[in-house]
Amino acid sequence: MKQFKRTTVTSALPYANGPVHIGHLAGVYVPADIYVRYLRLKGEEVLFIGGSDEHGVPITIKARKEGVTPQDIVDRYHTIIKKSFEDFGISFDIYSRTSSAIHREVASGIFKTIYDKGGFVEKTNEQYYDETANQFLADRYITGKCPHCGNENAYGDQCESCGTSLNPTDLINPRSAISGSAPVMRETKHWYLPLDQHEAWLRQWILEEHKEWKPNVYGQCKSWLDMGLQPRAVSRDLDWGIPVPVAGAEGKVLYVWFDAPIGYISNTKELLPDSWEKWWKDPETRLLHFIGKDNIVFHCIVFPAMLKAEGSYILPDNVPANEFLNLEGDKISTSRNWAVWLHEYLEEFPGKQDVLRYVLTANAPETKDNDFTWKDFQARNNNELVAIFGNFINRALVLTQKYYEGTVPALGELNDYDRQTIDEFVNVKADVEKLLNNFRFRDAQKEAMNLARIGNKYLADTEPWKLAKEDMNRVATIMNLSLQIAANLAIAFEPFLPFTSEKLRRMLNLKTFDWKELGRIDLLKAGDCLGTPELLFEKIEDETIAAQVQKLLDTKKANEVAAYKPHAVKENVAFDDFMKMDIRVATVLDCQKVPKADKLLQFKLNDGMGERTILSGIAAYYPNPEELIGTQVCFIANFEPRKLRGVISEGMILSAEDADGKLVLIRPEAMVTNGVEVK
RNA sequence: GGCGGGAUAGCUCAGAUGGUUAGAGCGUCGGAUUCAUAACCCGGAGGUCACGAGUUCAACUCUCGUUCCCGCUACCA
Repeated sequence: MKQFKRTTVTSALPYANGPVHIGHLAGVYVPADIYVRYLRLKGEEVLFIGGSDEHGVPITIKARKEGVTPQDIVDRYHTIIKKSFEDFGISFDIYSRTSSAIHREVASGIFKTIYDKGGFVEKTNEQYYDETANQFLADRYITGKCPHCGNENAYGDQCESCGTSLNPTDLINPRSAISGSAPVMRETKHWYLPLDQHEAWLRQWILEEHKEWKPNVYGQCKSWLDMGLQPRAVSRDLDWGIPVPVAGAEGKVLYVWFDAPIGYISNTKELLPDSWEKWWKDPETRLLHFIGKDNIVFHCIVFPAMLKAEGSYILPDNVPANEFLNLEGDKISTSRNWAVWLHEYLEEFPGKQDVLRYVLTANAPETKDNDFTWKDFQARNNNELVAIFGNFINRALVLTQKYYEGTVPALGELNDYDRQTIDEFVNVKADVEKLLNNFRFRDAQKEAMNLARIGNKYLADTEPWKLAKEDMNRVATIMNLSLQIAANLAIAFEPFLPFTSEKLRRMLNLKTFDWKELGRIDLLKAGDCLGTPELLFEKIEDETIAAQVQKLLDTKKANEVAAYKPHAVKENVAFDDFMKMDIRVATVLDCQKVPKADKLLQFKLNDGMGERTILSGIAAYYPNPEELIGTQVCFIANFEPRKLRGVISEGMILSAEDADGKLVLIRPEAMVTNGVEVK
């Protein structure tokens, strides 16, 4: 393996439209922080970069909705996020933001360099334009009627009512979210990063030279490379973001995914204006990106392609991506408020940062999605942190207090059992190191925990409380060794549980503190005075857990109620407008699933005039489509035909959408003649 | 639908290059103990390794197919 001089560690930039939750922590920030603390403790040169991602359309939408500026939104969440990371002990060397002046300069510079080298391709295409507000409209800025569910307020990229992904051109009666006027199509020019031109070296670099990447990361990259890479637009027509720094680009900004990863670089430069380059350009620097699985392609393909196109940067050596953490069986969701928010946890569990760190690491989604439950949180605290780790420390300190008034007794002659115990905990260092080097934090922490188990076993087997009546020399040796184990725990747990480690060091009066010393039995000297003993962890009661569970149940209930709220009644229409819709009844002659399409059913209808084919996206709700044959349905007869999956669909079959999104066909109460109109 | 990842004890997870009775933590049951936050220590029970074929002397491990979960992507007139 290549030897590096220093390590640059980045952690995915959280998007500043909401606070940070346990999913972010378990997937990215806790493992990154453990790794960085471990390297620092070893005395290695390491830099840990974080920051808020503050551009992009969702932030402008949120700002508009609240009647504030985008800057207000990002200021609010950047402040919350930064504070909560600090309080939680995520040890960034810098946590900055992409709305900073220096970031604008760095991102522009990188764009300009690539541009000057001819690294972009220009393309012109048509996009909706708001003539009243004089600006092009991002997908999210166009609202209209969802063709799927009829929701009048669907966005150009997605209908939030039915969850459907849309193109702006799909919307019926599109309107500008800015002025309310009807947008028109207009030509606009954008710059594209031609990923296809980078495919060859990416293939060699990832598939041949980085076979050691985690299976999920390697597999996802291979999948993309095998499909063939496409050029990706790097600019948008928007006024929130970094202006495209070339002539003729007025009103255009860098697309948020282009500017965000550059934030790693600009934040480094902000921290180290004079020496930042060695962290990004020296081949002897090891670059690591800690991310969640949703970010794999950006960090393994797109960002490296950008850096390569620029020409002077190093590429990541590894991209340890985690899977997702669920909460009590359901996907974590910011919009559905289904999350444990870090800033709320810090308030509700003061001083318990390490409990959450421990649980999230013990249950980290390293190889597959995992579930966080409050019951598990309580069990791990009470049965592991309190009962094994805390209890051992407490036993060692209480006994020392009792027999030696809080000073470290001298180590006497070692017997075979002592030596056997020492051998066991000396091994812990190598084991933990090996696991951490492979980003296996869950197992590494478990291995560190073994130190406490060894300590508990040592006390149980040697029984110093019995020997105290006959052989105080022996007791001195036992207590000395027990305290050495406690001191080792303080070192071993610093990366995992930094608050606990500090507390323990204070209680032991531990002066020296270095990863190299892990495994030694002379960390404390005879005669050293110990500090004041206190409990390392405290039990978490059932009521506390019940309250958290209740909080989630309340959220769930609130979500259900919200989901059942009928949509607002639409604008009145004239009778004539209604009469334009030609809704009719037909009998289903044939109905089957469209091959290779999950959601589509193909209907053959008798509409009284002949046969008509209509496709409908209701396959999920009618698993036995043949049962529909012979029944009647309502359909729009004068809908413009459209080709779907190679089949011409001549109309739209009407369904009612239930609160849970389920679609139910609309049909006449009694059989009627085919082709009659619905009025 | 395409591609990728996953499916192993009640729960959460380990199990390079196929090879003796499939492991750990927690939970559970039993025992021992009292220095310790009813904690610790010892021991037991618990698995047809998702399902079905195949390759092999031998498969949790390799190949093919099926089912379910997750992500990316297509699709919802």
